Amino acid sequence: MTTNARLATPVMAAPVMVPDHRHLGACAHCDARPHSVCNAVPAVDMARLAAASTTGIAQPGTCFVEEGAKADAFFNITAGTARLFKLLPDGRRQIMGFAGVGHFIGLAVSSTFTFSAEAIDHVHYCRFSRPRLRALLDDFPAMEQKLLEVTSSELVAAQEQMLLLGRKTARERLASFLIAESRHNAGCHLPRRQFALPMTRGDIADYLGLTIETVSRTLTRLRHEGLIEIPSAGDVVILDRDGLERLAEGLT
Amino acid sequence: MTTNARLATPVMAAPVMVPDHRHLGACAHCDARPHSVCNAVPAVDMARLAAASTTGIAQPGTCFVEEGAKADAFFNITAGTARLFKLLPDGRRQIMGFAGVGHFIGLAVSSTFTFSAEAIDHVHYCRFSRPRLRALLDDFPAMEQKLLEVTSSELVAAQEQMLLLGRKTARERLASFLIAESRHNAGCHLPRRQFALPMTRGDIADYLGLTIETVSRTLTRLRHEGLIEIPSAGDVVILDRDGLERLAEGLT
DNA sequence: CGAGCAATTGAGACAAGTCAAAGCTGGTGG
DNA sequence: CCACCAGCTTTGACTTGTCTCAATTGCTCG
Repeated sequence: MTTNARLATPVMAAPVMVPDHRHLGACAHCDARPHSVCNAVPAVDMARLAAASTTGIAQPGTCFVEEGAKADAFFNITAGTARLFKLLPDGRRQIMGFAGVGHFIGLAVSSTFTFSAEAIDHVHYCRFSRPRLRALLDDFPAMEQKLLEVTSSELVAAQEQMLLLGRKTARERLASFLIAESRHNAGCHLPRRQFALPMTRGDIADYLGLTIETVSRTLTRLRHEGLIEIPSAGDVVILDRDGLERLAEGLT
Repeated sequence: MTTNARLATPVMAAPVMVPDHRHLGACAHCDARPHSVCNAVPAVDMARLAAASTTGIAQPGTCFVEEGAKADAFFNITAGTARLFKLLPDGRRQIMGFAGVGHFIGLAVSSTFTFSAEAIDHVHYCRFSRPRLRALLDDFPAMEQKLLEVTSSELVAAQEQMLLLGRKTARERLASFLIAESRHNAGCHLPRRQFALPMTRGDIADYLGLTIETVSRTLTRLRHEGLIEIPSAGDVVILDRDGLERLAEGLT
């Protein structure tokens, strides 16, 4: 039995709500716009978009979406990073992913959220009530199309993670994770040789279906094998990308 | 290392293609229609729908979608069941799910399929070429909306499976699986007490991230504990639904 | 400088995997 | 109609990768 007693009991956020009606052009300068479904709305209709949403900030460690709660709104992250996770009653946690700038959360057919979202650092978000989002989607089919694309991509990523969780060894999981992180946020650039891991070992463990100890041990082993370097706990350098990629695919 | 040497090397199907242009009303009588995204197309436009697709049959054990192949078409299953899976180079297999009547396959943003689909029994399907589907979706926004709903639901299911694969024990996985199967195909009825498992132990194992032996042993254990009965390898009776559900959620 | 938390490392336990040997079952052909 | 084969399933004995428990180290911040 894998009981993670270390779980932080999720604290519900007391969000700072800022109605955006004063600055109808807010969306036009949004940092998230280029990475978000919002860019499916033409520039002319920015005011319409801004009017449909309110913004808020979730403090580090607070949940702004809770599994099981009424799914009455959708969130678009404009700054910061959140962990998305599900819990078992005894505290075992599975992290579904990390949501960064531009990530859309809460697209549920069901009436309740199926996972929780907790701010890692200060998370800024836009909040769309369900009826308002529905109205937007009806008016801008391009946005619905974009949303379908994004959701499909997430499904593909989820299936890749299912392969990882169901069939890969601890070494392979870490290799896959590091390769993915090295590409993450690299934008149109090449995957990076060095990069930061903003999450804790506990987060990595709960994302990869392992324990903290196994994550730590496995990273040390990859280091001893000369595949990576770890300047500090939060930073990684990839020394042998080919080797790491082969490992991630299950070869050797 | 979890090497599944038992893998059947996927055989590419030699599909029986039947252009449907002679019977423009085919879609109106389709068994899959009530369960499929196609029902978003109004009855008046059935001919349009039928013209956009061709039908085919995949023989048991053949793949009609192959991971890595060009994703030039979408499939809608009208009869039979297929397993959707990903493979690692050494043969380890993870089944993403079982696709039955009405299931839509191949909605990829990427240009290649990200998993394979193999017929378990005789699978009848409708095939839509990519451009034709795009045209349909543009003409019938309701279909795109329906597709988004379906994709969202699949994402929710995939995340539930990630929790199972990452954090549940073998007993909990089997309990979750049996509960899910008992609801499956029950339609609007109550979950069934007795039901068939159309897939092999190997399929169940590869779906739950376990081995055949563990699946078998765990089922016998659940039987000895009085939670289930197994009249034959392909049939299950749930004796203690509450107990099984509690187990599936990780309690006890 | 020391409290508090995250990360590492070690030793031993255990759940699930591996290897191997029987049972079952359903289909085929003599 | 039955013997036989082939594939699936079950069961047993043993191995092992990962988890658990526990101690230590390292880092950050008041």
